Amino acid sequence: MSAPVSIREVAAHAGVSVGTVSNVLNRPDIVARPTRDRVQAAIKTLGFVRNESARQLRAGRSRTIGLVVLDVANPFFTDVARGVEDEASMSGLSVILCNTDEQLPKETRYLELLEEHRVQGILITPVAGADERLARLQQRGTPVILVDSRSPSGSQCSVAVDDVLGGDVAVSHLLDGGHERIAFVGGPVSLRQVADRLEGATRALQRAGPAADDLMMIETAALNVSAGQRAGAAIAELPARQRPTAAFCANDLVALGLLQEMTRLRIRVPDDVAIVGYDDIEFAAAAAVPLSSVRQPRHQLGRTAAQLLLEEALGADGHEHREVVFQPELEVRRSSQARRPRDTAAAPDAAAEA
Amino acid sequence: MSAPVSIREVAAHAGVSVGTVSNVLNRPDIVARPTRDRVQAAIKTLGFVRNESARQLRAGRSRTIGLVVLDVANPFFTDVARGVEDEASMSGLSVILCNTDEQLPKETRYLELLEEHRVQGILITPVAGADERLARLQQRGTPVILVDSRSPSGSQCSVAVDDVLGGDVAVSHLLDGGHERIAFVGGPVSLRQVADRLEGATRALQRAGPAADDLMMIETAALNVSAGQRAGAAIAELPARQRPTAAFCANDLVALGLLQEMTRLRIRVPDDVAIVGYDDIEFAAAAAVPLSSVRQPRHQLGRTAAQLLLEEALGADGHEHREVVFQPELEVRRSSQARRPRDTAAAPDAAAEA
DNA sequence: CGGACCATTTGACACGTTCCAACCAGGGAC
DNA sequence: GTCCCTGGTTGGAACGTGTCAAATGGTCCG
Repeated sequence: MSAPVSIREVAAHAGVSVGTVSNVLNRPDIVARPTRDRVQAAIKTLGFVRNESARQLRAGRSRTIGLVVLDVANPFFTDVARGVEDEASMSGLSVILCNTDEQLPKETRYLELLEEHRVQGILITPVAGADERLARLQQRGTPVILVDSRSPSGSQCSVAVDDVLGGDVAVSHLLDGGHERIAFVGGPVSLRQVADRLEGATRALQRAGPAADDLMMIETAALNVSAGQRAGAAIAELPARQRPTAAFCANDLVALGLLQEMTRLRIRVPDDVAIVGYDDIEFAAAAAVPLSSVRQPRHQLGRTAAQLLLEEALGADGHEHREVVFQPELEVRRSSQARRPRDTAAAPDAAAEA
Repeated sequence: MSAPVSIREVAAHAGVSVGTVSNVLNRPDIVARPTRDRVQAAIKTLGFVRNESARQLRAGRSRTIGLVVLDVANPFFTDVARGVEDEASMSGLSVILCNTDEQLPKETRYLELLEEHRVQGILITPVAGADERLARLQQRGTPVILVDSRSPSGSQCSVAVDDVLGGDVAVSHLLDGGHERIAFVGGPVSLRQVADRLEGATRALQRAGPAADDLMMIETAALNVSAGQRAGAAIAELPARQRPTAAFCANDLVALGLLQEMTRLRIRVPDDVAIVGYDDIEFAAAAAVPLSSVRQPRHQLGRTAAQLLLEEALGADGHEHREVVFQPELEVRRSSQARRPRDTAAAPDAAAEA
């Protein structure tokens, strides 16, 4: 309840000038030993705590960076956030984490807030792609780094993962496992991630040549569990002959929904239908049948984004915008294990009757 | 790249004094229409952005609150964070989210940081229970509210959920379902949450009277998926006669691990072993066998915590510390459905799902 | 016409810190 | 003795904003 104590009171208490106290705080080495001790004692007994606002005002910039994400509850972003934070704290910066819930108004409000805070820079996955506002922000002096999206004009740095490659890797793996009827489950394709993964999947299939069938497209309305369940029901309804033997899902939530429905309908995974997901969320490995999944280097993504930001914010004027692209990796688990040669034909029929 | 523009330049550009610009910003109603328009036009053309640091310095306190959690990736905390944020933004406050990873040094550093930022107050789930440091913080003028833990001395407000009741409800449900050999899976019991849930479980069993067996205790080293798997293996090794017919897990991760192991070993859930988890994380419903779970009002917890904080920070001096306790609710799903006397395999679609 | 009143606007100060030029004492070189 | 150097310390000027008493100018009343 006591009024906060300022540097001035500390100075008075230690019988010294404010400038000296400031020096003790910031460059302890240049102040004589006895004085330093006296000041530090005063700080302790008075319970002095620096006023960050005043420092920032003086310095012109705050010692924080803003991180704006679409959904804090999404494991992808929490891991990215961790990476950002690790890197930031190494430079003595702290992170303000902002959650937009994919709502443009919230995003706008947070951007204003961060600019008012004079943050060192902003890391953002924008709600609707790179934006006019971001360019203006940048122009007014706040560096902006795009996370998991790219600037069409190349006027910003960005970090992303190659989703096309991810789709390619996943489907190639299924082809290697001997699958020929492969479904792509996910949507809406208006999402860049979905479109890219689909493109990669198609590419892998085309490379395999005419031996493989076309990709069976099962578009969903969203990337969540219940969409996966519905897709599962749709697959189960198909006559056994047309049913895909493998499904590549645009993300793990969809894959888990699909897996759940398969389990419920007693369609065996991976024997009847193999499944590969995307994102490798924590629960992929914990699923009843551990889920194969394409893993993105999320932590690394965050670290690199923060590094780019520091480079741009602190570096000399000669800053070149860069677009860093990471490669995803496939984590193979039981849900897509290669089929055993025997009895692959008999089982699904039996299941279909049940 | 241009230097940030200050209120002074706006004033010059609009041919008016700084005080007037400030008034336009803060009390637009008291300034005459034409002047206001002129100033606003100047703000726009110059691209003026308020300097939050300067405002805070002047005001003495910042317009933010600190939220310190053990793990941002934990859905419990992300939901709490959402609640906090919803409530805070209604009062025009923003939230600084800090992640301690359960490490005391990180916690200490963040507390310092938040105090230096002169936040309105701090919401915290402390690493090691309520603390001397927190009391000092509070004494120096920064209100502290405990989240999901209680102050032994009653010197702080707190919000929590009744974990004893949660354990009681879960086990009562299993008893109602006709189970008699019930296991408690989780640990270490040194965690307050685990101890409380265990206590509730025991209480329910005792109330049921001598008809029920004792609780079978399976203590785990941690509350994660692999601990659950190991517990599952241990259960599977028991001779069928001693094997519990139901397991109440201290959290959902453990429950999912257990479920996974049961599936792998072809022990049927819920027919052979019923499972109830705790926390009702998103993936509980998405599990191969949808998981019954005790749900805590997490969002509400966050909102209430923020409300208490505002009450203490803004309210008059006469503030009484309060300890709010919420009641958890059991969400019943397939994993603990009452056993049918016969033919459990026949009607999978009878499973009710929300 | 003087005074009173109102609606606006102004100017100066305070907030807590950092930075920098200036100052001081003492010591060594000449 | 003067001069310069060096390690310490000081005082004061910013930084950008909010606040508030005082100034300004106009209108109305008597």
